[in-house]
Amino acid sequence: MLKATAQTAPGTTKGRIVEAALETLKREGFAGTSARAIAATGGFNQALIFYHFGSVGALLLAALDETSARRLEAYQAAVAEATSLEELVGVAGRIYQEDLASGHVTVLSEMIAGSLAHPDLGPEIAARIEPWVDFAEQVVTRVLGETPFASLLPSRDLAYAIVAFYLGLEQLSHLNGGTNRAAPLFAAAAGLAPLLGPLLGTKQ
Amino acid sequence: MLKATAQTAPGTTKGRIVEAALETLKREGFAGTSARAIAATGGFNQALIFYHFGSVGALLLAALDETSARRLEAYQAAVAEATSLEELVGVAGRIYQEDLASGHVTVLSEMIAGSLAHPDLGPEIAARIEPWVDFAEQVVTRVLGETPFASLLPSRDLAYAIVAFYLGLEQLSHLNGGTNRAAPLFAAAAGLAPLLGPLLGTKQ
Amino acid sequence: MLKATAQTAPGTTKGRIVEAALETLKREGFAGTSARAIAATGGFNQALIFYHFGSVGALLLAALDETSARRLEAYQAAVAEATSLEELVGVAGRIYQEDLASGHVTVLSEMIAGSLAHPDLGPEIAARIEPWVDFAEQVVTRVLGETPFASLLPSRDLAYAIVAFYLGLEQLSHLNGGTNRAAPLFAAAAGLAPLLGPLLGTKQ
Amino acid sequence: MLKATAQTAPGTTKGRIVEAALETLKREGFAGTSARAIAATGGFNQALIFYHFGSVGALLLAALDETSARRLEAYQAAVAEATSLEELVGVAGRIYQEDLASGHVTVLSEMIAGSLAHPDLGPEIAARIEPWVDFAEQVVTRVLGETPFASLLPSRDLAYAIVAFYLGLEQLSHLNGGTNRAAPLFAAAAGLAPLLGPLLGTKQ
DNA sequence: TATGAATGAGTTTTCATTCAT
DNA sequence: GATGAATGAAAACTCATTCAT
Repeated sequence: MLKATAQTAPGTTKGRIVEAALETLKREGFAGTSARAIAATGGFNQALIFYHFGSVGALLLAALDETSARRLEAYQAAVAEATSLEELVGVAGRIYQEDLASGHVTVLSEMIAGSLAHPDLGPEIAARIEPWVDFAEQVVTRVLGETPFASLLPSRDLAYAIVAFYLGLEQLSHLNGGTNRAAPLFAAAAGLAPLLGPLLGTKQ
Repeated sequence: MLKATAQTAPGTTKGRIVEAALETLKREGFAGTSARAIAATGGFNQALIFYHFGSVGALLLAALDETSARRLEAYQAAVAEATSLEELVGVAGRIYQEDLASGHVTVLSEMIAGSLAHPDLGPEIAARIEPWVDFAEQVVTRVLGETPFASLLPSRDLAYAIVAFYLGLEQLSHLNGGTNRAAPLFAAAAGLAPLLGPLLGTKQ
Repeated sequence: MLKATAQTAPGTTKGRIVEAALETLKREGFAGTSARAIAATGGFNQALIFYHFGSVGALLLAALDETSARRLEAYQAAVAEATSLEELVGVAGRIYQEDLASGHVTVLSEMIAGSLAHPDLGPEIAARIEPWVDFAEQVVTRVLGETPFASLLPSRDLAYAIVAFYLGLEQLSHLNGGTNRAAPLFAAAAGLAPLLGPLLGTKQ
Repeated sequence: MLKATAQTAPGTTKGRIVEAALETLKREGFAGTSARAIAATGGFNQALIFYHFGSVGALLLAALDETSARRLEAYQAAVAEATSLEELVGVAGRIYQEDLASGHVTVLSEMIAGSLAHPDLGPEIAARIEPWVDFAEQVVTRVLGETPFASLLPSRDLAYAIVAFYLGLEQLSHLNGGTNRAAPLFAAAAGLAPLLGPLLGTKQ
């Protein structure tokens, strides 16, 4: 089982700083998340960031840890109940909406983009994405594990593709402001699932 | 027909500036692409950027125009020859590798991420992505247009999903350094296509 | 007799702090000796400095007291045995090497330099240098006291010159890294002494 | 002949910045010479320092170049006329007072002290002191060159000692505020010179 | 005694942009 | 067209110091 523990105790100062960092990342993006901006969001002194985390980069990683842990937990709980492909697609759609609202994927996506300018963040972020691919792989294996399809598209590759798809969806979602262009997609996929399932040979 | 004209004549000063902006975006990312960094890359005076483009943001949009136009042209040419689903997947994979090497998707992805911090860029970038969805839709329509599948998943939605997938793949590719985790994906898809085609009812 | 008592009992917390301050001054210089740096060197909490000494400046003065007391003691012991000018020069050279190694003159020199930026330190440091001029004067008086030379160059002035020379040698020594450019100087002086002694009319 | 050219044209902006840096170094010392302090002294924008010199450290080195060039010129002119040992000591005393007033040695001494905290400055400063040792050596050679004394104390070593002595005198001078404790020293030396000259066998 | 947390003012340096030439 | 100089604001981070516990 995947471990998904919140890294930073809420209520503590560190917790408040992490929360402010997350909020700022979602609202202002990586390039707008300066120490000053985070401190303004959280209503505390800039120097506290360096006292507690040493650098802005380290804080951002802690924030990524936090949101990752929270979302992974939610995903695991939600997916646990889905058995058929149909249910799974429904859950995926619902959870994606939650993600969008919570801003989790935004944080992830912004930090990936920012890692180009701050190369030392790269490997750290990569390590924090791996659990997501692991998770997706588990689900994929559970649903498609024994079908003939599995031998054609390795579950690890499919998992990677799913994570990529989520990331991309999120990036596009920002551009279209309020309009939710992903919703009809999930709806269509939900309609497709009952047809696809038998084709792939999943259990009903 | 999609319009895809290069915005900036190569060889001119504006052309050199756009080229330097593209190169800097690919190498340093959005957060690292300052006027100074661009000027250093291209070996010209910072002030030239403002003289010719008015602001850094405007230059970045011009750079996005440029790379978009170039890549769209390449895509159109490559896809024109592909008729079967199988060929199409092969082309897609080949072109994705080209994209990765050329850095086009990087530029796009970095600018989307940066648009959170610079909200005025948002709509401009959105407008520049629309042609890509249009293009994907055309291809999708051509291949799946008359199949029963088309009524289940609207081509516009599928096109949107494809663009999202490309974006997400690109983001992930940066994190894994040299390792090309997308290649096996396209390979598997290529293997799948001959089986999927008949199922969907595409023409051979 | 010159008073030279160690100000801070070793082993106590105050002693540990003073030790850390000395070490930091030698390694990082005045500009690098912050409360944080001292605490890091000694492995204790920054706030302890203010609890025990009130301010960084006061700690630095205590550190100067400490090293001064120690070195003065060593000088007095070493010089006590030297009677002829020749022996004296030999002792001076040996002790200078010790000083260099112990870092005492570094501490003194750095604090004098720092006193420009922190004017309140000035008089305090001046008072702590006076014993050194006193000491040099005693030695000078003992060796040259009854010679005709003494009436031409007052012993106080000569003592002042000697201290200045030591300070200056130390400053230069830092610049030339490992190379010990003072050693040949003392060697030459040692060769000169037997010739100079009779000229000055010192006792053999 | 030693080359001693002013590095920075006066009147230009670079010249004004260098001047402000020198003034700040003399008044506030190394630890007090921040970009902000220099800009305040000169009445210009902090950013100009980085535009013209790249870093505070580089500016300080340029300032050291400037004052070194100026003082070396003055020294060469003054010493050129002195032939006897007596005259030389008189000139040395007069010029030292000038140095003290001009603050040249202060700048040098502060930068040496500061080089402990900023190790990259060390070799640069060392290189800028070498001309002074060269100069002192020339003078020493000229006056003592053919005396038997020269074989006992190599002129290079003596030159090094003289530079050290100047540096040390300057450091001490700051501590005693207004009191000029070096003046009587030079006066006594001037009295000694006519007696020492013949002993050493210099030309009258 | 000792410490972790907190802060306001400071540090060096870079930002996008303007302007006179 | 092009450039070197200039600037106010902002970047990340450190400073000495205080305070509650």
